[in-house]
Amino acid sequence: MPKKATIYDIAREAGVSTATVTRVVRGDSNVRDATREKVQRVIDAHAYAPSASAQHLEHGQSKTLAIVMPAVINPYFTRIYNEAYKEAEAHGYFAWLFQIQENKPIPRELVDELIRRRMDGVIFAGGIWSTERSGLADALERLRHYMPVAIICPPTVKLDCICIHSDLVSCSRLPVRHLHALGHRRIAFIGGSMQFRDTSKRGENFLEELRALDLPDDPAYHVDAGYDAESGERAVLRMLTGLERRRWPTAIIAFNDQMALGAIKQLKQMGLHLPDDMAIIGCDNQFFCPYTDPPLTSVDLHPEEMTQSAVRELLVAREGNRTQSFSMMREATLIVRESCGAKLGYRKRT
Amino acid sequence: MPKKATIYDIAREAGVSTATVTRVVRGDSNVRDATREKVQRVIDAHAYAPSASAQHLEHGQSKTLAIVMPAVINPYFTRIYNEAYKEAEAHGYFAWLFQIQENKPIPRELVDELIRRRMDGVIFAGGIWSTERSGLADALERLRHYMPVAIICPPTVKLDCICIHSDLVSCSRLPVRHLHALGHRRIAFIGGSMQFRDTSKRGENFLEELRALDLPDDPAYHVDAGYDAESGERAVLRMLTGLERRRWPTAIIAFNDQMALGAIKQLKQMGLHLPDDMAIIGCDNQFFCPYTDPPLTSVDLHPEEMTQSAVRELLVAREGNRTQSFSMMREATLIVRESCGAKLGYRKRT
DNA sequence: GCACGAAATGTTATCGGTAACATTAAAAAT
DNA sequence: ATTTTTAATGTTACCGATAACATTTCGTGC
Repeated sequence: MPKKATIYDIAREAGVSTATVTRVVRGDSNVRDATREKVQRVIDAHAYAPSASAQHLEHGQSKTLAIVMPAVINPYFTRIYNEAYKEAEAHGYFAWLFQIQENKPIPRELVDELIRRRMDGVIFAGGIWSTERSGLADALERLRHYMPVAIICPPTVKLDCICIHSDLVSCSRLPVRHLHALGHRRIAFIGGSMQFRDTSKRGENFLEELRALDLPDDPAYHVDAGYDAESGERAVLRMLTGLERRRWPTAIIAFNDQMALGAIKQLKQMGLHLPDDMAIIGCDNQFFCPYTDPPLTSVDLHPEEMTQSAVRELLVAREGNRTQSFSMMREATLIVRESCGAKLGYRKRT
Repeated sequence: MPKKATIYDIAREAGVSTATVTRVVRGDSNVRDATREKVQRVIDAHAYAPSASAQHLEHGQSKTLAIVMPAVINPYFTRIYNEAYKEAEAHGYFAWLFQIQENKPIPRELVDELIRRRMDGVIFAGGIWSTERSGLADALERLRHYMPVAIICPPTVKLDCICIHSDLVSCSRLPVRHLHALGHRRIAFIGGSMQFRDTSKRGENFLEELRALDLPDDPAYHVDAGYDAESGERAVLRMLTGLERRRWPTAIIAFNDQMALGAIKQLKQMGLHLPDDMAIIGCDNQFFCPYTDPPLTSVDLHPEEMTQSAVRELLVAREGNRTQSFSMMREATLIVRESCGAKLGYRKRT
């Protein structure tokens, strides 16, 4: 690597002071045209741009927001990241993605790194954050000394920061009511691991909705599982092989679309015809939903909107000194496709 | 926000000099236990960690690698990013993702931002980089003054930097030969937009492979399209409606798995039975491939391995002053699933 | 009790850039 | 031509952290 040019190099080579170089870089008007051109030529020759670190030191702003999430391999998180990046950019900030392991506590080293880099704000996203095990509260306590924090996740523990979450009630109510209206009575749920509060919360909400409609809340209709497609396969296999055929559910609600993907595969493998023999609803409305066979009905949590709010509130908290915590909830939406037979008309089921 | 504690604040509050604080932070042994504890208490109380920007200024290293890619919404790029993040971390660096628009030139502002932030290296990934229109050569010329650059993309223009790419020949040869061996003779290709060199290169390679096997290279079997699932749908519709039924291909190779997803949907909609009436092969071996119906045979380009090499070579270039350019090619692999009927045995087709 | 070496701690220049302030050069007014 | 005003440019302290170097404190031996 060649020696990286600094403002001193540019100043020396152009025969001016560093102040003049700064003026040229920032487009200050009080510079003679001849001088400006002379300096600009040297700048161009070295592709010089002022060091962000030095500016940070001077101004106390890194102009950077951190997004902390489980690996972006999951399309739900991809959507959050994309929106955060766009929204940050719109406000003159850059978004920096930090990945953590799902179901593991937030590493202390990561928190320190965020402080070291003097982020202007952090967004934590993901279902697991609400658990005590994640250590989110501790992380928050440390980060609070240096930057505002927003979390996009269900509110199981009351935390003193910007809290944005989707409405878990509508998230369960929408698919259950939809299936009920189509005549389904035995509705099952294959969900994320129960050891985590928020996901079990989804399970609880689901049960409540069933009871509200006087539908059977048989524990056999609720299988605990992971989060990926393979978990969906396994969950379906486990549930159906554990039940006499006449007690099989007529509809399955999956924790997310990946699981639905696996469920669909497994159901077909067992010789069922979809959606006639079994209806399915996923969650997250991922890009592949229109392309499953049958196309997958899914709940959209509107991660983009939540993220947009998170970024904005973070910046508000930075500027003004908002001390009181902020909370916002976004209703979910059901995107109806063919996987429940909705478009094929109503059919009475027992 | 409370005032962010600096090393001076810690030093004052602990009643020591900044040098001692640094020693405690870095675990230097020449500190009395009593002093260490006293300082550590103050550090803990403020969650203090030394500013990375100040350290950067002092040491001249940002310990950061930039990954520049089209929006990470595409799973292929997700895989690259994930691997870059992991590999960078393993070397004590952090990876920072910067997104750009597909098919648009690299924004000048982005290049300047990378220079401003004094990245220790940049990786450009994506099919489009090889085109003259992307302005990659210009960006490279500017970045070169401050950091080493690696590109993960097909080599259409010879660039003086670390170049890593998948073997486009095997990428076309594998699916064509596989289909040929299964008895297919009329093989079609639905591909990314021809205006970009590298993707058209895929098309050219495809034609060469057909000719090498004495198969018809009818232009009607080659439809230009976008990159997403919807493009796949449209491409299939356009191709088949433009051909008499008896001239329909018996197999389709798609530019990527998303397109294959769309193609499958469209083919089913047209009443075809897969894989009997039409075989399909995608590219990228994305997570949903095992879950399409039928499960999708796909070409894996091994983006993880390429990324790993990119990160490593970047760091080598940083340490030693490697001046000559580096080039590496990775063979592709065909992941056989049911979408060509491969597992259903050989069937003669005319 | 003093000298000496080692251990502990402090002082300061530096990294790259900025902005307030100081100075010089040029243009305008007398 | 000289003063006044304004425009152009330079000087310098500072941001936070570090490391080389300087200094102080301590423990040990005599």
